[in-house]
Amino acid sequence: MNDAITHFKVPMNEGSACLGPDGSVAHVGRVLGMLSGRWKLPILFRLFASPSMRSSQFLREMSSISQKVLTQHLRDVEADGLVERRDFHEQPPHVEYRLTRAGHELMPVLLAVREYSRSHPTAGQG
Amino acid sequence: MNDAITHFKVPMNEGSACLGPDGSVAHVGRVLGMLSGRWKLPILFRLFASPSMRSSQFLREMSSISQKVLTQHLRDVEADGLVERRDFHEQPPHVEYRLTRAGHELMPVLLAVREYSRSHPTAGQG
DNA sequence: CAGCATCCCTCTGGATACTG
DNA sequence: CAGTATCCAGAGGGATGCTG
Repeated sequence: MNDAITHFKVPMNEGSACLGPDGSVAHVGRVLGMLSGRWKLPILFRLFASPSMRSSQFLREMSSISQKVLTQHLRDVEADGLVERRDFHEQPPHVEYRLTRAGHELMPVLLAVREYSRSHPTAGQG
Repeated sequence: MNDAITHFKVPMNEGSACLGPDGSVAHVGRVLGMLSGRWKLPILFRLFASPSMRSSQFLREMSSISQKVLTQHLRDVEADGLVERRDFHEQPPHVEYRLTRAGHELMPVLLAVREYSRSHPTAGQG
C-alpha cells in the first residue's frame, strides 16, 4: 500500500530564503511541491506518453488510485499550470487532460532527475 | 508555520513502473523522496554553500527547525548517501556534516529545477 | 554540543456513498 | 463518465524534557 512515501516541505523563510544564490531552496521547493502527491509523477508521465487522458483512463491504468485523489491531483497540477483540463460538455461527460507547455517543459528536468537516479542506484554511497 | 508543504509519494508498481521509458516514475520518485522532508533542501543547500556544518549551526541558522527533525533529516540524507557524518569524538561532542560526492552531483540537478522554477513563476500557465 | 524519547497535532491519502 | 462530500487511518513534523 505504501510504495514510496515522500513527504516534502519547504520553509522559504528563515535565512533559507537566501540559501542558494538567490532563493534556490524556495524555487526548488516550489517545483518539488508541484510534484508532491503520491500520483503526481505517474499522472505527469502518463500525460507525457499520451497526448491526452481521460479520468476513467487514469483510474483504469493506475488501479490503486482513488477517484477522489485522482481528481485532487488533477486539480493540483492544473492549478500549477502543468496540466490543462478540457471539458467537452458532452453527455455522458467527456473531459480530457493534457500537458501544458509548462508541463512539457518540466519533463526534461524530470528526465535529468531520472538520469541522476540511474547514476546513483544507492545514492552513490562513495 | 506551514510555509510550503509538499507531500509526495510514488507507486512504482502498477503499470507506473513502466510509465516512462523504463521506470522514470520510480527513478524520479526516488530522488524526490530523498528530498522529501521539510528541511531537506535547506540542509542540502546550506551544505552546498559551506564545506561542513555542525548541528548547532543548522539549528542556529534554521531557527524554526526542531532538533529532533534536524537529526532525523540528517540521518535520512546520510542514509541516502547525500551527506556524510563525521564524528570527531571530542568532548564536548563535535560532529560535522558534509556533502558526499553524490550529494554534490545532485546540486546541478537541483539548480536545473531552480532554473525551471525561475522560468515558470506561476508554472507558465500558457 | 549532539542526540534520543514522548506526546500531540496536522496533512495527505484511501474507502465509500452520492450527484449530474 | 466525471466529480463532490464524509469519515478514517497513517506518516511527518513540532514542542519539550532528558542523557552523555
